[in-house]
Amino acid sequence: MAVTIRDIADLLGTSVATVSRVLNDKPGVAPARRARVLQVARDLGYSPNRSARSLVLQRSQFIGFVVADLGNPRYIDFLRCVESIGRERGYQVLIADSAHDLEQERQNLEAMVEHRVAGLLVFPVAEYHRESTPEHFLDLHARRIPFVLLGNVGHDGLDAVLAREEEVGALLARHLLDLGHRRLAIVGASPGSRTVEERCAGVRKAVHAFGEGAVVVCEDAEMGADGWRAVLARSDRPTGMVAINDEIALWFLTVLRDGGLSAPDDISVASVDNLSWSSNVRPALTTADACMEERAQRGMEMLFARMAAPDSPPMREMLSYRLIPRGSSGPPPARIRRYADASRRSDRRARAASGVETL
Amino acid sequence: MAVTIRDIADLLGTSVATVSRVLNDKPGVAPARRARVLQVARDLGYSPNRSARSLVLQRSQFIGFVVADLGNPRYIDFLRCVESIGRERGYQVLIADSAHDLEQERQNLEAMVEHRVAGLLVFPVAEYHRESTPEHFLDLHARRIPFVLLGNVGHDGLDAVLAREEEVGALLARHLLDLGHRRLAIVGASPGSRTVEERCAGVRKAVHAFGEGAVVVCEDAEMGADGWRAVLARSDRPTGMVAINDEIALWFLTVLRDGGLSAPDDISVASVDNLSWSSNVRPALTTADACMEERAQRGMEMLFARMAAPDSPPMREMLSYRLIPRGSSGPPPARIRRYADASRRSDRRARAASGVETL
DNA sequence: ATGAAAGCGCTAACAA
DNA sequence: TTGTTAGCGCTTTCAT
Repeated sequence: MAVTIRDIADLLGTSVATVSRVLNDKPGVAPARRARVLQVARDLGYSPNRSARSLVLQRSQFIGFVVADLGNPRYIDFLRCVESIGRERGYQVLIADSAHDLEQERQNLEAMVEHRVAGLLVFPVAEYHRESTPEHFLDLHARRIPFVLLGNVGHDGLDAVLAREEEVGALLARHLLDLGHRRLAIVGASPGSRTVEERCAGVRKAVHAFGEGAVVVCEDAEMGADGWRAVLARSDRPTGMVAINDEIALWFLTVLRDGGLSAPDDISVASVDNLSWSSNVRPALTTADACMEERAQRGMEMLFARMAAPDSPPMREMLSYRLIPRGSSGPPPARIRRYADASRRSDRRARAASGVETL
Repeated sequence: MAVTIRDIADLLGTSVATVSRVLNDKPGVAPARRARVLQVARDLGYSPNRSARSLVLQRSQFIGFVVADLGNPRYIDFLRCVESIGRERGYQVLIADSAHDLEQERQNLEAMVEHRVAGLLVFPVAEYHRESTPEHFLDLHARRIPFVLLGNVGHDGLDAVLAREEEVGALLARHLLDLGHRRLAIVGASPGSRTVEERCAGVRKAVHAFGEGAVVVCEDAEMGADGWRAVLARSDRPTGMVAINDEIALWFLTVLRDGGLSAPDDISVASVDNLSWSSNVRPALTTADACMEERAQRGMEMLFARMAAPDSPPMREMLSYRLIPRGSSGPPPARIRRYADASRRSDRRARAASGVETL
């Protein structure tokens, strides 16, 4: 069907070897011939077949990227950087979504192996659950496929670029404590996630280390809006909230607002991610930047290092989050205002809730 | 290096043909043999080489996805669906970012061809500029590569799943007009983008068709926050705003708020995209859902149809946006309140602006 | 400087 | 039911 080097060779009455040499900029071809080969290749609309090339060279030009959750906006900058860095080096990015499913992750990795990717970047499903590093990563390692684990779940002997999740919890808690808050709480701490657990642990530790009567009032996750309304209605409610991520923070701000409270006047909120909109909401979110571009950069560097030196010792890098103080956090209020039960304002809420699934 | 069917065959003293048959679930192998082949394949950790397979079968299992701008969150749901639908059918997704660069787009398409993708989905760069369909798409068509154009720039003879950009402009304008607004404006209409131009045209047409003194006061894009502050300071300012997308709407709401105005009490805002956070900001954004999942679904269906019938006539589908009325739009105010010049509140703004590039 | 030929791992037509 | 064999398009030795 498509044009092959054979076609070019035949048309010129030369051999495929010569054509191949020209197309790969290899020496040993007379300039005149070279020019004619190039010309014919262009005329015929020749496009090299990468499958054939990969097959004979025993290596592909693919970088695989396997994400636990493609729907999560936090990975988009990472993906963009991977694509961009990969492109510079002549690689194509193969993408696969594990959709929080361990078995699907295994299948994704298997598919990547079948495509003989040159290297793999993985945000494992494990960090969303309590599982430890699943066996399929050990398999991958045993098969000597270059890959780098991302996220927060490392493993002895495996390359990884990890983020300090516990540290970010402490960072945010400390930020609130320094502002004068003593009663903190965590919102959105859905159980079973390692990332979440580590962030929570960080908050607890920072509060404990601080002393001076500082307490974590509440870190229940599943209670939802009604649960939080009940908490907010109490006079001894927390004044500083660590939200597990920006989206939760945004949601919590609506719960506050619907009850007539606001941040940072009544309650301070700090979260994690620094998604693109977080600076444009009001109050602008105090948050911790995940530095996804940097993580992508490091991840790719590590991957290429591994690809270049399959036998070098395991690499690990730990990256910190960066605090971005904005308007949603401030000193605690002098006076605890009453939280007006949101159910009385049901007209407004009903409207807000209507017509859209993503609410 | 890796295990091949030859290894399996040799170990069992059988032929590669038999092994291939078993591995592809082809009939004509004795059950006992079949079982032993499978067993050995597993024991040896055999992983089929897709490059070899593609080469001999003359078709790959790749779907290529080329996006004008991977950084834009509006494409993420689309990507997720493509990946998911592709997976169901046994395809891997190859991704490439054109970064708004026409030449990069051309290179991306070329790379996809070199990988002999079974089919291609493309959000062209063109829709962000005024260019018409670039030649590389005609090339692609001439080479008989199955591909589907997405976005809003179609072309005779090329398959496409397009969104009615003009219609969405009209939809939003009409929404505001029906609420009673007569002085409308467009915010964020960066010039040179076809998508933007079409949306603007839609707004203008709807306003014109409505009559009754309705006018589009302003649709200048580049004036930025200061420009808008000047507009908002006028007593004859617009009361209904069509924002070119959710992010612009969010930004505009901050401009309003920083001047002491609010939506929908003083000014109504309606936008396009329905990004995930748009229902959780306050006021929740009235917006038009791009129905990315549906577009992905249609796009993939069309692509598979094209792959199955390369000679069938060109296909085109037009999808509408869906209005999602939320809190940011309401009736026009009875009284025009004064816009307090934001420069007097510089402390707040300075804080919001500090420390982050993404602002 | 050039070409003939082997072979990467796989599938499928053909033979047995 | 099984095996032999000829490629798929390409790179690369080894002759010439």
